[in-house]
Amino acid sequence: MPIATGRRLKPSRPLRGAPRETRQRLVDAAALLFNRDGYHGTDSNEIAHAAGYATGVFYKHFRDKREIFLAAYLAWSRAEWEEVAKIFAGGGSNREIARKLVGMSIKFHTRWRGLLASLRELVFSDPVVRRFHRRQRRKQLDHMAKLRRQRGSRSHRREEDLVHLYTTERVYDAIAQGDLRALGLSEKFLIQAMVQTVIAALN
Amino acid sequence: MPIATGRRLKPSRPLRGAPRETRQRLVDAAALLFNRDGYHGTDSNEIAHAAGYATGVFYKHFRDKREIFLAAYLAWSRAEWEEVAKIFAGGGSNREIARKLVGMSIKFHTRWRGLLASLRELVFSDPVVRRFHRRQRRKQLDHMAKLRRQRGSRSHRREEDLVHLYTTERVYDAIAQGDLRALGLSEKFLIQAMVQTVIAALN
Amino acid sequence: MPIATGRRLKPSRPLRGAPRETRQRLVDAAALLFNRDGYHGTDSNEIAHAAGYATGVFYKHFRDKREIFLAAYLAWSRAEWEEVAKIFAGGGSNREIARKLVGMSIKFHTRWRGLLASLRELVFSDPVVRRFHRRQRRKQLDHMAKLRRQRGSRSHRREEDLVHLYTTERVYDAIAQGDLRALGLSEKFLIQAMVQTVIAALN
Amino acid sequence: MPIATGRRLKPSRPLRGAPRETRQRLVDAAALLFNRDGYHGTDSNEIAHAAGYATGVFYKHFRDKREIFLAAYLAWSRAEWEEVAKIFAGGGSNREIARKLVGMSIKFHTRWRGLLASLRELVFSDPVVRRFHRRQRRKQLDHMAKLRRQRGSRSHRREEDLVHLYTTERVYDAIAQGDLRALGLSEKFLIQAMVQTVIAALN
DNA sequence: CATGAATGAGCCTTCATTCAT
DNA sequence: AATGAATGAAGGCTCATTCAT
Repeated sequence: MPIATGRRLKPSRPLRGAPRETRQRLVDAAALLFNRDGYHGTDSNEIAHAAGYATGVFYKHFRDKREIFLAAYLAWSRAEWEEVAKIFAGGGSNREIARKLVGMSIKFHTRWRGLLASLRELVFSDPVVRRFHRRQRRKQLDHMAKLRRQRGSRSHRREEDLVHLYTTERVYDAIAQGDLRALGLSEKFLIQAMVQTVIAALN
Repeated sequence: MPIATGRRLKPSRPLRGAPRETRQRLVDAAALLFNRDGYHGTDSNEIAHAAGYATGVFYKHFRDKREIFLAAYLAWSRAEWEEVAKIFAGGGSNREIARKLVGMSIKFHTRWRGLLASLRELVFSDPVVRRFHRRQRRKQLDHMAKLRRQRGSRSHRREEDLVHLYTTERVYDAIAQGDLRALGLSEKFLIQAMVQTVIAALN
Repeated sequence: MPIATGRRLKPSRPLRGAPRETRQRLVDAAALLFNRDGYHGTDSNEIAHAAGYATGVFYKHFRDKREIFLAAYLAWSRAEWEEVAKIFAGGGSNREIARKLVGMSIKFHTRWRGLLASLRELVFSDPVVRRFHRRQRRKQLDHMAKLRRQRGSRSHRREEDLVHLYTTERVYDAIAQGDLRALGLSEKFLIQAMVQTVIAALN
Repeated sequence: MPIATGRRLKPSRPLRGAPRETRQRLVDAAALLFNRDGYHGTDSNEIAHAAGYATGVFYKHFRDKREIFLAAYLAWSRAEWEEVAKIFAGGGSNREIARKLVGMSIKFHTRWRGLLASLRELVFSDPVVRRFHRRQRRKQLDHMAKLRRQRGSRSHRREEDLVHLYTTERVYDAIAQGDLRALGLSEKFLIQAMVQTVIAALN
């Protein structure tokens, strides 16, 4: 998930580069647009333009809009795992790790709240996205189990982990979308609660 | 991207009747369609048609597609509250009530999973829906506090209740969308977990 | 096949009429455009505009471009049969009828040479058009047999009739497209030859 | 609108070789593709690719898609003349020659029915193709006259020959496209009829 | 109150052609 | 001579919304 946040998307005139780079630029631009305007609010021509290309490139790299959406989601997903890995690599007590994980996740969910909102909708409306998402979920559960094993924690039921993921993700989404503030409630409280939840998941 | 539940929607009976009834028929038809095909997958002309009317009526009763969506959501929301009220009125131990609540909620979420999925997306992409949804959320939290007061339970922080709602809703959605089965995990386990969670919220 | 020949197509502002009439106007406009620019050279939006409507109407009456093409072809086909019927109804010797038939056909083929050229191509490239065309061909052969029976002529093999149709149509197409003139040959000669051929088919 | 004959076209071998050979490979590949998918159904990028080259070569050898089409048509045309020449060189009675000619033509028309269908359409829609085609027609008529002269047959009017060509070509196209079978009629009968027609043309 | 024909902006996608390497 | 990434005009089709009847 490179590329800065910015309002306007600058056509940085790449032109005639390696396909890999072009593809990457398209995915980056798409991620930003999907995140800002939602899947249905994003015009596939605009994606190419935002990446600095003409209309046509898009379809040289992706079969359709859905495909680039999945690519953007995958990139997001991988970036998050990397962050998780970094945090675990950094060591520390369970509480310290939990704090870092919650902080990072909230940042991620805030930064990419639009992308995630579109994902949630497509998971319902599009069978292909649904399948893709489930595959990711499975990997995520495997990943959690593995991390815990590496830290010598007790093993959990996969179902417990799933509830954990649902809870934290949902809360992060809420924080990301500013619900707490809008409802006049304390974000800090929820964050604390999530830290506790994560600590429990780490044990 | 048609999705799920119903078969064909039969034009019930038009009737040149009271505006209230016409409106109600439109909302009912819209709810079914939004639920089956998603918000974006529903053709606004089809709504009136499914209700047994011609295209035009629609805009005599609703400013636009969003407005009828909100009406459908509101109806859903009210129906759920009524069910909750009934369960509490039925009396019983906290465990019994919790079981009934979880059972009912899962049925509701399963029946209306499409409508809810669209809601989640619109809450992100449409500021008006977002505001509406937050208002409902506030009422829901008030409602919870009130019910607990009536049962003489200890008072909770509103934030706790919110986390509770997020968790249970997310899990119900997952069950409704068949994620558990798809991941080869036990629905029963999650249901049990939710019963525990609800019991805790009732104390 | 009403509507006059003219270069420019005037949007004659019909608006809000009976669907039948709208459909007819669309078919008429489409016939003219297909005839002038060919199937691939005709923009489906332009069809509606040429008929005096906005883009959308088109798809209220036809599933796609192919469907309106078939409608235009069918109209053409029927119009030709009517002319044939008129000529036979007019009575006269075989020679007189043959002359009239050839004259009429050449006019028809000249007037609609573009439509026919597109038809020939679509019959190859589009299975649906192919099937449609074969069905028409069958009817045409039935029609020929019937007309001959009514005149008390001897019966012919269906294959003979088919060769007759192929020959005459091909020659009419050539005349319509101005091949004779371009090749410096005599149209009159071919017309005479076709009259002989038709007389033979009438016996 | 893919249509007919071949399976996949394998990139034979690129080679950085003589322009003549490259050009020939392109024409061959184009002929196959036009024949299979029609002129409009053939992607010009795919032509080069099917010949084992990259996109760009195409426009080093041909001004545009039409030009390579004409080259493919010309190749086809020459190949047919060669076959005709061979048959005449083989000697035999008029009947024998006629049989061979009809058999060969049907094979040719069947093998290349897609290419021919596209030709017929382009002759209408594209003035350049039309002119080219007329030039070929003139040569064909000259050729016929010459062959007959060589055999010492009586001379015919050019118009007669033209009708002959129109008739036979049209019938061969029909057989090639499977119309006879589709209409439940006898191909053999038509073939016999064409043999008679050719014999008449040879006298 | 109800009808349903008509609107038209907008979106996704294709493909002939160009040109920097 | 060959590559293949990039171009961008164009075209088919959808659908929320309007309005004459």
